[in-house]
Amino acid sequence: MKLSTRGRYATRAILDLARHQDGKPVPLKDIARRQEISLNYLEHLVTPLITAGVLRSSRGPAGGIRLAKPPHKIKLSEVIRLVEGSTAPVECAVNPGVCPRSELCVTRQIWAELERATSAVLESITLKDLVERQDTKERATS
Amino acid sequence: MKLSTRGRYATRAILDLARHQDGKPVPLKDIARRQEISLNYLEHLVTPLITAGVLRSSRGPAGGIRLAKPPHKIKLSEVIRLVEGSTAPVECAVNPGVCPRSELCVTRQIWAELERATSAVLESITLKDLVERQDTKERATS
DNA sequence: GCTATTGTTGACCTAGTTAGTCAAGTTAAC
DNA sequence: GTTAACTTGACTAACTAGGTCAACAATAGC
Repeated sequence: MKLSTRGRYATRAILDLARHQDGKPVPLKDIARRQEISLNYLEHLVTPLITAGVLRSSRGPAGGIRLAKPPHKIKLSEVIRLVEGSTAPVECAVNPGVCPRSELCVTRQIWAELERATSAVLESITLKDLVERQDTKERATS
Repeated sequence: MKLSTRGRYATRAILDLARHQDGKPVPLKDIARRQEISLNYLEHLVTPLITAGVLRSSRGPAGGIRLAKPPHKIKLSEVIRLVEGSTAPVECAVNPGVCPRSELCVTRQIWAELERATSAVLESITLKDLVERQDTKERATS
């Protein structure tokens, strides 16, 4: 039940972006530096987010990425799914056809419940929530 | 957020065992055959369950494995955890010390929520529940 | 139009993990 | 003492994670 670095880095990156955008595009380089993620790797992580229309990019000097939608319309489930693929613990949970046993298989029910539980969490959290949590946390610490 | 074959096979195996036990030990060979799992591989999966006292084994002819506790006292979370290790999506979710950022990290909160959600599902299901679900399913199909 | 800066794309690589196999050993029923 | 079972550890092929690297495309500013 592991989440790979792709999902974790992408989440941190988009949270970083949300907090540092002020109208201008934010260069990947800056995000990479602040979040201590390899720039080369980060480039690959943002690609699917751009393709899917979560982010918008502009090239050249003063280029960078920015959010393509307001933070409250970006769900964490969307981000994770784009960089990691399905969040289902096993393929058959979401697509019974792949397994000949699926009709009689009781364990499949369980994996589907797991999928629902994790999806529910990720669907309920938006980028706006993340930003607010971060703000709260920083006020508490300072 | 994947579950590997270890957790899935172990779950199917112990469910198979629960349904076929009638006082006598059940040979691994039989479980392997019914569940279409390689015997050699299954042997490795049951080892941690035996060590942890979920199963008991006896060798020699007419040997095999049996449940060491009644089905309603065997939680799915226990089985999965024994064969897969922690169910946490990422180490820091359960052990903040591993990451220097953990104090300020908001994403860590989220991974911890995911861990709680999945744990809750797995903790709530016992082997007895699985057996009952299977019985229900078979009655419905026949 | 040149140049520096940024994103884009795809090839490549390495270490670790997954999902096993195989073989030698131990135990116990008959 | 033979045979049916579990036990243990070594081994391995294939895959995936987690990157790196290099060539390229676009564009702002001079």
